[in-house]
Amino acid sequence: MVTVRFAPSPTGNLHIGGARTALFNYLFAKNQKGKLLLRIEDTDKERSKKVYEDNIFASLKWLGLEWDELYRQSERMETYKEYAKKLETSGHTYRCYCTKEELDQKRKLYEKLKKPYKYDGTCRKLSPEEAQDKEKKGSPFVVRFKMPSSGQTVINDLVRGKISFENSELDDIIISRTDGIPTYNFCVVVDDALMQVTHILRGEDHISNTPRQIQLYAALGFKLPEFAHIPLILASDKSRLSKRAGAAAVTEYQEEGYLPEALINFLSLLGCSYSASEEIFPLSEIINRFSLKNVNKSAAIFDFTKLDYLNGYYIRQKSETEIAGLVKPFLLKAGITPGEQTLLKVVKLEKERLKKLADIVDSKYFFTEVTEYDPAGMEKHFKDPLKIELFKKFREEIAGIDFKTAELETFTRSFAEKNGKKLGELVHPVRLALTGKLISPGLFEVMEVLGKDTCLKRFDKILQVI
RNA sequence: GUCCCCAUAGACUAAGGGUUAGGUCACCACCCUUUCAAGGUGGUCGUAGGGGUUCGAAUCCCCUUGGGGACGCCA
Repeated sequence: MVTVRFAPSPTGNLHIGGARTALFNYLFAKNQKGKLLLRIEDTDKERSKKVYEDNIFASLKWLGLEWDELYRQSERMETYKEYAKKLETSGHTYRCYCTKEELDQKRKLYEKLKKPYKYDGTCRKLSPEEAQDKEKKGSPFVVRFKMPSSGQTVINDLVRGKISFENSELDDIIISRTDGIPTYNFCVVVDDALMQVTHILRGEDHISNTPRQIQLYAALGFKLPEFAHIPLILASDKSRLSKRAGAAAVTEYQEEGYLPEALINFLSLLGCSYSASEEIFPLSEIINRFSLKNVNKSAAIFDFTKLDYLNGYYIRQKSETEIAGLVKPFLLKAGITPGEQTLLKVVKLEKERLKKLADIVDSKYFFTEVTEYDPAGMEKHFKDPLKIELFKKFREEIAGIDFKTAELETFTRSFAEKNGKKLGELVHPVRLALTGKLISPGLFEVMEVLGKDTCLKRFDKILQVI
C-alpha cells in the first residue's frame, strides 16, 4: 500500500507552501488509495511550539486535508536512540568534540578564502588516545555520520529523473546533538523507514538533503523509498514566498475571506495540471486526475489575481444562505451586527461582486449610516445648483411611490424622461446619497433593500452636508 | 563562492520530433448596462540566447545567460 507523509515542523503557522506539499501528498494518497501520515517534526525544542502545532492541525482541517495517522518525533526519542546505537556499533558514526564556536570560525575562514565550506573531519581523524582523552575530560560531543568520501549518490526522482551527487561533496552530518537529541536528517530516515513510507513527496528545497539521507538508509540497511521533489512556490518577484510578499500562513488566507475550496483548487494548479482546457475542479476530481507524471519541475509564482478569481467563482457557486453564514463573521468583526433578513437580501445583491468574503464590509452602508461621501462624486453631482434642484424634486416625487425595485425603476425612468435627463443623471447622485460611493449593486435593488424611510433620510442628509 | 535543480506570453499551464504552439487568469475592445461586478464575443502578448542531431526541434544533446534551492548542534 502506498504510504505518504506530511512532516511539518511546528516552528510557525502552516505556511502556504507547506499546505501545497500537504495537498500533493493528500492527492497522491487518495488517488492511490493509500494513506497519509502527519508527522510533527519537533526535535528542535527551542523553536517548536504547541500553538504552531495547533495551527497546523486547524489549517489542515480547514482545508479539508484529513490525515490517517499522527506522530510526534518528540515522542519517539527511544527509537532514534536505538538506531543511533546501531550505527555506532556498526562503526558508521563517530563522536565530534568540535564546539559551535570552533565550527563557526572554520566556516568564516572558508568564506574568507572563498572556499566551499564542509566539515573538515577533525574528529573523524582523532587518534584513539586523543578521543579517550576528550572522553575522560567529559567534553561534550555530537555524533556525526561517516559519509563515504568517494563514489556517487544518485536520486531517482519521480518528477525529475536522476540527480547525482559526488559523495566527496557530502560532509559528515550531525545525527545527534550535544544534548543527545537526534537531528532532522536522522529522524526522517528512521521514521520514514519504520513507518513504511513508500513515497516521499516534499519540496524541492530538500533535494540536497536527499543524498545524505540515502547514505543513512544504506548504513541502517533500510529499503529506499521513492522520492518526488515538487517545485517550490515563489512570490511575484520570484523571491521565496514570505510575509512581505503577501500572506504566508494559511490562517491569514482564512482571515481575509478565502474559501478553502478556492485555495485548494488554486494550490493544486501550481506545478501541476489536470486537463488541457480546464482548471476548475472540485477536490474529488482533482484526486481522480492527480498523477506525479503531471507534476512540473519548475517553480511556480503565486498569483493573487488568479486566486481572487477562483475565490469569486467559488463564492458565486454557493447558495445565498451559505454565503450569508460565511460572511457574517466578517461583518461582526467590523462591528456590524446584521439582521438575518437584511443580510440575506444584501448577499443576494453582492454575491456576484465578492472576491473575498471580507469584501462584504465595503457594503456596510446597508447596515449603518452613511458618514462619508466620495469627494469626486460630490464634485460631479452636487455642485451645480440645477442638479441639486433636480435631486430635490426627485426626492419629493419618489416619496409618493412604493419602494419596490420595478416601481422604482419605472418611476425613475419616466421622471428622467419628463425632465429631459438621461437615467444616469439621476442614478449617480442618488447612489452617492444612499451609499456614499460611486459604485454599488443595481440602484433600485439597493433602494428596495434600504427601504423608503432610510432612503428619504439619506436624501435629506446629503442635502444638508453639501 | 561550491553543489544541485529549473527555463513555453505579465502569471499558471497544454503540446513528450511533424499542431495556424492549445487552455485559464490578467490585459485591451465590443456587447449587455444606472455604476461596479458577473456573463457573452473578439483580440494583443510566448517557446531566454547560441550551437548541434534530424527531412523536420518548444520537444533530444552541448554551451551561455537568467532564476531558484542547499551549503546549521533548523526542519
